[in-house]
Amino acid sequence: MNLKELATQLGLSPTTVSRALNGYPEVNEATRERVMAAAKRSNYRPNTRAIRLATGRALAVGHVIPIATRHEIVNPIFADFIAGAGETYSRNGYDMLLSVVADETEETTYRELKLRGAVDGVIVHSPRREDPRIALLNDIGLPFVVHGRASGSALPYNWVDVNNRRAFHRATEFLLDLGHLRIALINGLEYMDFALRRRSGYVDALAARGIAADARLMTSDQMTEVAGFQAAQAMLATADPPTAFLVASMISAMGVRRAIEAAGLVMGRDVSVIIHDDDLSYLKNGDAVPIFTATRSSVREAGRLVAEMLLDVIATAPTAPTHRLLEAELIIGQSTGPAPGRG
Amino acid sequence: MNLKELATQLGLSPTTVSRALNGYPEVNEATRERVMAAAKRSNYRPNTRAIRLATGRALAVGHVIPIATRHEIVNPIFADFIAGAGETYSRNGYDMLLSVVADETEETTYRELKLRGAVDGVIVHSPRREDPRIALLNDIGLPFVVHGRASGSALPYNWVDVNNRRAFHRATEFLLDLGHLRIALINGLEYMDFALRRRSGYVDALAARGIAADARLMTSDQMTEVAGFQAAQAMLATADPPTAFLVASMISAMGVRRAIEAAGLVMGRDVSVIIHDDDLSYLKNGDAVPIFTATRSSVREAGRLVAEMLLDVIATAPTAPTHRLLEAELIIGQSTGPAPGRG
DNA sequence: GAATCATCTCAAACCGCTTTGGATGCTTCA
DNA sequence: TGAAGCATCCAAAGCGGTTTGAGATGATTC
Repeated sequence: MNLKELATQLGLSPTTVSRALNGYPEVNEATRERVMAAAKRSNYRPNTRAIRLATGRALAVGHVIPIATRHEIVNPIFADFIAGAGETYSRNGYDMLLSVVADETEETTYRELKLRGAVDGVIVHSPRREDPRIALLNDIGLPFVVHGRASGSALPYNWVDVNNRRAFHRATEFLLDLGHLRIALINGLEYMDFALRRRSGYVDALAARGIAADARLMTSDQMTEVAGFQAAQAMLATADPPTAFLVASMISAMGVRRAIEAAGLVMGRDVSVIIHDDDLSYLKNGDAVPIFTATRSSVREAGRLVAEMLLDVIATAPTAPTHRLLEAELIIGQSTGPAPGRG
Repeated sequence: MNLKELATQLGLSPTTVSRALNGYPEVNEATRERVMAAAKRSNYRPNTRAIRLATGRALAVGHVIPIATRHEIVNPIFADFIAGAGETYSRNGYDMLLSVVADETEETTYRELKLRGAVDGVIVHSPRREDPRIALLNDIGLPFVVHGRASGSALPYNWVDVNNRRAFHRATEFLLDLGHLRIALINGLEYMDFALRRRSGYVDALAARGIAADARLMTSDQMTEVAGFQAAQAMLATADPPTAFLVASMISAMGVRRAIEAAGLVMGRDVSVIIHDDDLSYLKNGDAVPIFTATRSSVREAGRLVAEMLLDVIATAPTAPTHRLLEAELIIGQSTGPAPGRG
């Protein structure tokens, strides 16, 4: 069932039927209702391919997911982020196009998406410091919103980000208030922008209390259970071990907890831990009482917001860039307590 | 730059240029090379929208991700599965279309995808027993491949699945061989087909040694850390606690481990644990020596295979359905040991 | 009663590609 | 020598919508 059939069946021209269905004013209300009814009755759905060609719009948004070829890790927050964004697209009649590509072919992927006219805009994931994608997308003229920020970028751009700096600043202060003096940072990879900001929040909070950051208490690695375990184990084995850990993710923290327990210590009593909790649906931080004290910000909600911003950018093509800074909440769980000897 | 421009620029008709680029035989080799060169020079990419309309093919595959409205959990294996499938699509010039929908609107989503002509086929995720989607997709004539199986389905269908039954049968036998008699099953939700098969493997292996399954040692729930913790904690608190756990996922198992340690026991010594390991990129089961003894099967590889099968089905429209059964390997880690008192 | 106008509808062009059904010129073979 | 065959190329008709520009109709105004 296509427009033409529907039109002849109604004794109308395709033009009128099209206009009736798309809410144009120059069609009689009675006619419109007749058309609407017939469309519903015969279960008519306009062919997306035809609409796209005719209007020149893709009615689709691209998410390019680069997979680092060195360490083939998909970001664990990805599923929830996509779920959030997907809701927004569904509600607005947009399709979500996913491209999973090796990171060295990422640039050509964006260019092709544009040349082929496959999408109206894209979401930029996991921005790095001075991320080259910002200049690239500006250059090829593809609307985009960044999930996160890219410090040092010369050009303005749209973004939605968590205030990672403040979150880790607050978390560090919280540990300092509990009397911890040797606080370790188990950070994500520090070419990632969010990791840089978190470190700066941590370092600054220490500095504000006159404590110099100790390089031996800072690691930066993939946010996996194993990496968290190894980093924490190594630190706990030193002569002057940390009494608290600031950990970049729930998954890393599971490794940290394993190391703490392997060392015969008790988390929350001997060693405190604060994590950043992305509020992943499949990895909740406990229920009534959180397992980990955490800075929390829902990545799914971020997905929704990023998608909404992009659709808005596509629709209105604003000249000035839009920003949205989300604050993480600090929630108290069972993994923190006073520094040993201060109880 | 479109076909017509390129054609006039070359002094050829659009027909010839199209044929030259698409490898049709009725064009002079010299002409073809000239066209190819010009296309590359002017960075020509055919407009996907136009190709789609002209050929009637969507050149896209749909993944419909239902989000259960009761418990809004995205499947943690999803990211890796998508990554695997995405690689296949990229290699073959297909787009991947993701629809995140509330599960009660799943049926209409499939219907719309078909009516709108948005995809050439779909992947069915997380099949349940007698999954209605199989009849539905047959009915609306949308090619599909199921990741998993749907026991009790009257109709034949294409699938790629892990031999869950055998995996859990072997794992149970392995624990029995170690002298464990009270083996608990922390299963996924048992309206999911994979969970049913796992339980049947477990129950049958026990029965083969003359052990009747004990309902108090079997739970079926969402595969989250918290659910794993609660289930294990409750069982360990009984008068006749299990000495071993068979756990459906890495994430559940982290909760089980937490419960074991909270009970003052040591995993691998006092209590054994075997998990099913989907080999998620962001949640590796240790490195050289696995943390958990596990039945392992890469879900990313499964994603690749499912996607390949679907593209094949789309291309060749075979009459008989295709199947692919993957065997999980049993890998020995640090979480299993002889039953206490049998050391 | 003619001119004006608003309202409703339609024919046809267009989006950018594929594909059918020739057309053309050249070679081959009886 | 003429018909058949072959290698190349092209014009034009789709694909299924949207959109422009114009026509028909009936009501309103003067």
